Amino acid sequence: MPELPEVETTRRGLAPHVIGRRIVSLKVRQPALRWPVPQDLGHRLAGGMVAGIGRRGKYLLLEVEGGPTRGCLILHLGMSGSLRVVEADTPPGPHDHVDLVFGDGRALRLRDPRRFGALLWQAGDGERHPLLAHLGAEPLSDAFTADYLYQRTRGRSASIKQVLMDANLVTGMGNIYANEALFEAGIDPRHPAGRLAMARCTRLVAAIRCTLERAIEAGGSSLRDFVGPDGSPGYFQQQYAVYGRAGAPCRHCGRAIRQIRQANRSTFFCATCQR
DNA sequence: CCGACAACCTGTGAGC
DNA sequence: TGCTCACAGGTTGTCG
Repeated sequence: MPELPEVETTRRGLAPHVIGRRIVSLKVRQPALRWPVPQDLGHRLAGGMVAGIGRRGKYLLLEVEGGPTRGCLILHLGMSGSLRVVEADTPPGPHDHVDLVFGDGRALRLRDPRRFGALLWQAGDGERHPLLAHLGAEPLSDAFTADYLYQRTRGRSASIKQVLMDANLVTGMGNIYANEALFEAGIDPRHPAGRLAMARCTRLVAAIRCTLERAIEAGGSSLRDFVGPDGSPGYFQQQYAVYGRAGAPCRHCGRAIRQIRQANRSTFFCATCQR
């Protein structure tokens, strides 16, 4: 489920409930996530305190201080992960794999049916972790400019849609928002990335920003509380322009939205509005 | 360096 | 109702 807007909404929703909390223990019911949960993770965390919660791309970064090691608990939600704050004695559901138990009797609970998510540790600065070290620009930061996009796409023959989903170029764009941003920019998803003119890079960068910011805003206002015994945080139902709308009329021109496959992922676009 | 593709897992909905 | 199949919002690793 989670692309950048959902992860950012999760970060903001959790912040007031985890920052400043003392960590008592880590309960791992299922260590087999995308990578095994490190065996010694509980020892590293116990006694520490959550000093902050950040985000890099789709990774959540819990900064931990005051324990045995100063470092960062790295969380990725994969395709199906979600986080909630529950009373620590709330009985876990079938896919509630990990609890980070706090001193106040609550716990941060990770649910992830498909187990594509991850829970990792990096001593010191979390962004030094090998999985994060080579990530591309944050799309909402000043580093993500038309010039950056233009330079980094030169020589790439792959389609612009595939390249937008390359986290080492720009982080956080998943299948949904790659589709949506390309529609917003009026660019054909099949267009070779390396042949995008500068003017189109400018439009695309603006469209990406706008699409993501709107989604974060929608998430912030419609997301249910992160604190409670059951249910998932209920990711917001966006009003998508193209994603999942094959055959439905384009909201601009009224012609049918097309669906194709690119790199084994579904692509949705309007062949009239996107060139 | 680049790109195509398989792999990791479970749930769900369509079609028979 | 129950079976099988395709597909799902992510990312890495391998191979050519």
